[in-house]
Amino acid sequence: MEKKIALKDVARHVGVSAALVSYVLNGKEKEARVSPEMSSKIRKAAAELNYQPNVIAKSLKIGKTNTIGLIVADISNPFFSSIARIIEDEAKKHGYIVIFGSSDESADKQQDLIDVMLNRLVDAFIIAPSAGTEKQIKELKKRNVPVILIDRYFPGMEADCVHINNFQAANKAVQHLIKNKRSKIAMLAYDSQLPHMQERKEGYKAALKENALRFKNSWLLEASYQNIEQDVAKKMSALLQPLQVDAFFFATNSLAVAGLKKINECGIKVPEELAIISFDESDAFDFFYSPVTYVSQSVADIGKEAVKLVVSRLHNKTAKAANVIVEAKLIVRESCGSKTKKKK
Amino acid sequence: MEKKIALKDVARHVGVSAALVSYVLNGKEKEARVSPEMSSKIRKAAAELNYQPNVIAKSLKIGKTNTIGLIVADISNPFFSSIARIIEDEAKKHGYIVIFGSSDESADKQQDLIDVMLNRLVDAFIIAPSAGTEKQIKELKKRNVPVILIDRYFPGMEADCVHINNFQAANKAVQHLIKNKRSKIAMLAYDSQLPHMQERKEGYKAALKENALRFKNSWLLEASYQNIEQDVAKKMSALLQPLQVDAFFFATNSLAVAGLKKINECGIKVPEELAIISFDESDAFDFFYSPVTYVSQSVADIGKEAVKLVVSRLHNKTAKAANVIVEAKLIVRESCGSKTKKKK
DNA sequence: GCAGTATGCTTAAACGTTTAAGCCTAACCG
DNA sequence: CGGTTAGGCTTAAACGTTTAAGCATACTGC
Repeated sequence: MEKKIALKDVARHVGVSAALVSYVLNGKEKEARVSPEMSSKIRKAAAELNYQPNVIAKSLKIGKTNTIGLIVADISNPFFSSIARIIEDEAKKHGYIVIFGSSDESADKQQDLIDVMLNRLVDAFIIAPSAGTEKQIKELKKRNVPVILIDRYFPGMEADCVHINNFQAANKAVQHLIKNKRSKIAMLAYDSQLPHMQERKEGYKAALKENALRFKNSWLLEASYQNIEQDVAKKMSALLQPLQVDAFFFATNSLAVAGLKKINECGIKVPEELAIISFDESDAFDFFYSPVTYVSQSVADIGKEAVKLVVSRLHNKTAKAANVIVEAKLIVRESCGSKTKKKK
Repeated sequence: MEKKIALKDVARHVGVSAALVSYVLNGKEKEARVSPEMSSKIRKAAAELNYQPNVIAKSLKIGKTNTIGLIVADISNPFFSSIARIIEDEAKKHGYIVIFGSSDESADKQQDLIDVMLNRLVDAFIIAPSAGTEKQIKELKKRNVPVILIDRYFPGMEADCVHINNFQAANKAVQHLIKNKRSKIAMLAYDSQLPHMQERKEGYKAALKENALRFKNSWLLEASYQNIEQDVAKKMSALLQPLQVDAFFFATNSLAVAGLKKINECGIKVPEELAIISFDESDAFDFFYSPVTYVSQSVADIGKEAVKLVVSRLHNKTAKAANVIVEAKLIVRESCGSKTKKKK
């Protein structure tokens, strides 16, 4: 029907060249020495004709798409979708739109996503990298495409990243359990080699050590990301039937959700028989009969800082790699048997 | 550093024209009568040089971007992020990538998102439309850009959509409460004029009528989407303090989450004092001390059907508008005081 | 031996922008 | 008054593809 209006259409309408219209509509009338009268004439015509620029053509010409590629493990995980929402809003403020992809913690899928997005000329990436993808990130940096790592990171790599201090946060969590008179503390983590996961484990071990509690290998459970539900159930039953520990530390919200289900099934009472503490947030934590104490990462901060870094990278290619540490807060509820009474 | 390899680079490398390379790499060697030897030579060269097509340039030429625009109320809502994940996977199978945006139930924001995405030449939209956006959808249809509505829809509008039968699902939910001996049934809905919400209310009213229960206006609460937490608390306290009803029907998961918090605060026992039933899913429902009975919409089905419709639209512009109804299942737990014992 | 058809490739325009370079006129200045 | 400068516009190439049209040459069949 109504053909799309192009630059030359409004140019013809006004009786000038397309170039002039381009200058005006891009606010370059000063540099291009366009007369004020012509400027307003062009603007009016553009408005009248409802001219909408073809962003694709512009992108081809200038080699930028004003698009950010966001790659996370799984967009349906509330932790990541919350971050995605923040990133969406912050990016929009700077004129960027975001395309997303879920890697399922697979290096291959992540590479595919990167390739697809690169071919679409995304201007920058925000990635929560899967294990074993250092080379992918390095390659991007070599090609000079800005990439910001979130949630995870690679020690020794010169890369922008925003994350919490995982060692310290995990340590604090376990210390909290110990302060609440727990001594037989198990941990459920992912069997991932990613540093953030390793550091959570190290934080756990260190807290035990600092309190002269022996670390038992069999109490550090490691579940695989694929069919987590079954794996968690299997691994946990060794410690729950019969109950051999008095506390459980979950390394992520999805592990906690799976773990709590198993705990419920076994009819174990929280916190009387078993104290619970977890990383991340979840609606489920609020509604567990004994509201779950957790280490909260501010998704708002992570998202905002990530976009801030992206934008500054995009405008200043040479800046040194930034390493933004966002704060992790311990949110104390009832699941550790703490004396703090339930308060609104 | 290493300049990006373009079509003409591999052409020069082989000693042929760029056109030939294009034909081969697009699998059009038959139509273009390219010799098998040349074909393989070109392919080999492309692989050697690691040629990556510039999708933007291609898009400009052919007027398609292989991109789907997804607009929902809020990507951080698990209901929508789950759908987003399905759509991502299904779209990828067909070579599409998805860009997303959150409308916050605002017609203006939705229009902005549509404009931005249109300027980027998305091939099609999947939209959970905000209230009052019929015109926006109609405009898209007039412009011949494929739109699939999900979750919500506009009666009388000739548009592809996939959703549940809201009237029937709501009716079934309330009937379930009545079967469980509840007679003073309140409902918490959004104050939205969107048909899907209206029909949930109608289903509620009809169920009351069919069972000779009088509908009380003051028992149908309507909260606003903005700062839902406070509004829900305010509206509900009228019915909870003191307790005037024996059952609550929540029209969405976010309403339920807010409502359950309020109910907990008031110290009301579920299901003894108050039965609970909700729409949608939530991790929270599993972990409420009395696991919540809910009407489950299959996000997998919604996502899959939506992409299926998109793809068929994209290949057959003239097909009649399809109206896909996905099934809603009542998942019975304990929050209605039903006799079914807790089972895995 | 020649029209007709296959075969194998090239040319060039087009998609809708951006932007450096150029062209013309008028104003300025010593 | 002639040379410079400023002002206001246009031209045209370029971004990296796709694809219709064209041009050789070689192979048919009669």
